[in-house]
Amino acid sequence: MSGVKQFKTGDVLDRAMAVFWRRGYQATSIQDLIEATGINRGSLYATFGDKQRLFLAVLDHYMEQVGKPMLAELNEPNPRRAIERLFAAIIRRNSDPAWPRGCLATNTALECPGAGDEINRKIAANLGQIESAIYRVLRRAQTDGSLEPNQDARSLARYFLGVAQGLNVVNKAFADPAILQDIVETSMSVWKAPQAEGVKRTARSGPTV
Amino acid sequence: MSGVKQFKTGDVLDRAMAVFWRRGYQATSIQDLIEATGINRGSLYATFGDKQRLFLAVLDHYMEQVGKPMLAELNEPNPRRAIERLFAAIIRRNSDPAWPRGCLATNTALECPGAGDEINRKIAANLGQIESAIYRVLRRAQTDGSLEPNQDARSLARYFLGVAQGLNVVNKAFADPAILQDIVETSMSVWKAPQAEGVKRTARSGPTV
DNA sequence: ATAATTCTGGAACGATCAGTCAAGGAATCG
DNA sequence: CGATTCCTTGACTGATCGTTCCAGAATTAT
Repeated sequence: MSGVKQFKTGDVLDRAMAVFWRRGYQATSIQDLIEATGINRGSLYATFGDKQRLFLAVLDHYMEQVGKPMLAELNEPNPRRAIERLFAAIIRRNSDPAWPRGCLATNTALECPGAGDEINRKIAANLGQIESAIYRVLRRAQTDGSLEPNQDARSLARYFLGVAQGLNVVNKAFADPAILQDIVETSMSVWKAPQAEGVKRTARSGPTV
Repeated sequence: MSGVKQFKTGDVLDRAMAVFWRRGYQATSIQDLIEATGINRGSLYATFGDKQRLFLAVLDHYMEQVGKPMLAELNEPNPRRAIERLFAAIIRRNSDPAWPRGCLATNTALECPGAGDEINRKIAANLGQIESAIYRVLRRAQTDGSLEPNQDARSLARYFLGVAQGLNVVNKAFADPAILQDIVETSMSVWKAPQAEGVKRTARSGPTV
């Protein structure tokens, strides 16, 4: 049977992603991928090239299918809630039994140079994009007056990026969403709203509550 | 040549640790270990058992040689400075060209189940010990009055653990101590000292500067 | 219908994997 | 000095690794 492709590239990438995600780059064999995707050895090589090329394609697929929707949480108009929603999405994903725990990119980043330079470059670029996306939200927060302008937005963006990565690590050891929630809530307390002197939100001052 | 052992176990563990650390568990072959340690295949198996057993021994060695000195930084009397010194030690080691970047335990934790249950259990236990050590420092801080007693010490300990792990991840992608320093400084701002009402430190109040 | 095209399936490649084992040599003990 | 004990050595095993390749079948174009 042949003459026309028997599979959709997206489906194959979906399944290959699941395998790489669950077992890691090194530990995943071509045989694993063949069995998981259902396509043949020859087709796999003809379509994607060697293992590293396939993995690069999987990484792109991951960032598109998994990373992009998470970053989309940052579109939430309220900047602080945007960050919170990003964290919530990370926790949700880490707790979703339908997918492996942790982040494929984070896992790969720590899997040492074994993966190859091109892979590590792509992952570093991805982390950079996340930091930039967070940074833009923070700047927005500073201009709209919900974040203290004196706080260094770049440092803060790096910090939130670090916390997000830490979540992925901690979750690998302790598969407990409550722990992640603790970490997130604590981490958000670095967020300082401007002094309430020229505050615009409510005319009345005095103790809230 | 033989009859008596030709090598010191500690030396072998040192070198095996370096290889595992640099390349990861899966990517390290027995052949790599033989070449790095200088001892023979048979001796290696006779002394340490199989690859997983050897790695478990390496992990113990790592926690003793690397982890313990870092946790010792927490003995600093001033609790807040104790945490800061732990972070400083992490940054220092991540920037020391003499050793691979990142943390062997963290790397392994993310290398997926490929390593085996016993390994993952040991790493989870290690993370738990770190959290506990941090927790004790925070409790000490609350009793000596340098940390707001209302802050949940357990959550805070988990948080600092998460930040520490995040450092190891971020450093893999961006080998820049300044970035890690940014993250640490920002993360410390969650530390809230008690209200200065019944303050004991200085009798005089008024603006410090 | 015939030719050209394209994908599939599986055999096969050399290399490398983790792990085993028997032979041999040096130190120790009597 | 002889027997014993222990370690070292390197060849070896079967399995699996990533990768290549080709014959065959099904589709498309002519």
